[in-house]
Amino acid sequence: MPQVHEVLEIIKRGSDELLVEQELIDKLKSGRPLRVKAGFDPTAPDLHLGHTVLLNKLRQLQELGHQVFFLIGDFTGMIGDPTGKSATRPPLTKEQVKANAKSYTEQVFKILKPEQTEVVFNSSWMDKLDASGMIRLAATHTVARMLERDDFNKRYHNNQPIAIHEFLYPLLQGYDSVELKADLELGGTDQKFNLLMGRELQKHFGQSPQCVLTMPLLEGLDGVNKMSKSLGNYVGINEPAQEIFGKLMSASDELMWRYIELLSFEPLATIRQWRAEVEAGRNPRDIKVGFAQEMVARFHSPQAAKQALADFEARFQKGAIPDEMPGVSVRAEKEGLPIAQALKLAGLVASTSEALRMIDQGGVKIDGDRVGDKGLILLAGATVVAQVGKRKFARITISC
RNA sequence: GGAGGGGUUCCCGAGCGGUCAAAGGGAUCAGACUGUAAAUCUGACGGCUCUGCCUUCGAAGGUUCGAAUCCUUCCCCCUCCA
Repeated sequence: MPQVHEVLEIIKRGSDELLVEQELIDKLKSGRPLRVKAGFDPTAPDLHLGHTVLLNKLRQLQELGHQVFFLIGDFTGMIGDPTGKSATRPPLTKEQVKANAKSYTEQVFKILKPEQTEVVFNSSWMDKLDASGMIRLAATHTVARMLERDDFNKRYHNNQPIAIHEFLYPLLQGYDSVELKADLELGGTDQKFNLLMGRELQKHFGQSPQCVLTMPLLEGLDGVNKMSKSLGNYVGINEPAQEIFGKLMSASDELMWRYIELLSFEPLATIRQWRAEVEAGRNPRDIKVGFAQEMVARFHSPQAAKQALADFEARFQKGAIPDEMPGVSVRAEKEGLPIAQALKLAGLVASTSEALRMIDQGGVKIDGDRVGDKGLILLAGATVVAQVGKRKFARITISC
């Protein structure tokens, strides 16, 4: 059994902030498994590396013997966490929530241990909290207190609207902690206010307050915004090995360090050494390759990681054509099909206009030869390997 | 209830009767280069049966030879006063 201070170090690694450290120490000293809460939106989940920062931490806590409550906020989802822009979300049906939850757990158990994870829905207690219960909950806090929240504060001072129900969100999230009797809640740094609300409400309801552990938000591939599916700057954990590998290779050298810091399981000392090596002249590409392989191995397999690297080198360093590519059959009206049409029908470009542009720019190859003639006709009966840009391939068969 | 500001192509944002498929930036894509799907540079960036044609500037009408730009009605967003 590791010492409490060692455990604390593990818990704190990579985190942003732990509140209140002494309280957590006391809880840890009790020796019982702690009740660890983390809440998630009920929207259709497509987990990406950003989510895994938090999930990895939950996993670590499980390995330390603690119990994770994976809370799906199907009730609070009706409000939507106020982030300024987000409008009220359309309520999901029971079926949708159920389907999303299933999809969640399928993905989440790539990281979490099922036997130490309890999936819970906050509608199961929120539905019982009627209007009067809601008012009692709302009465526990003042408007001034709510306005302390950074997001609300900014909007208030910028004369931007804050709907009344948005004030309820932190209260409800906090109330979840009461229901779960949480010892510790995890969330992104942007969740700090809401997490602290849990503490206050627990105290109000006579419980010992939960500790709060915030994790940094992972930037997306653009290096600026936080990783999110809607911004399209994400690396999904369900993506093919090739994609995960390639996307990580496309991260800038600068961003790479951030990813390694938050996602790699390598010891901190190793990471520090890598940095020193790069500063001494080592190619950052090598580090990036190693990291990309670690990620592919984690979500696929070590073999897949090896394969992804081999494919990557073949394709981008030697310009080889991949072994596998989608085969498409397109229909020609007459004895042949203009190249632009064929590329569009094969799904390699969005429009014939785009196809013509690509040809202009020298981005189209047929059977390995660059196409210079926009009037090229592919004859019916032929099968050709078409390439658009570096990454899009298809084996096109012209039928009539 | 009163007064005012605004809705432009994926996003931000200029345009305010013709030279507008609409400046600029971001995102994206292509090419070059490279140590990488890094960085940098160059270019493209509504659609089509592509030297031309068609559709787009919240919606619908209207004025005009001609409208994103003017008028009318409607829808939506925001601010201030009460």
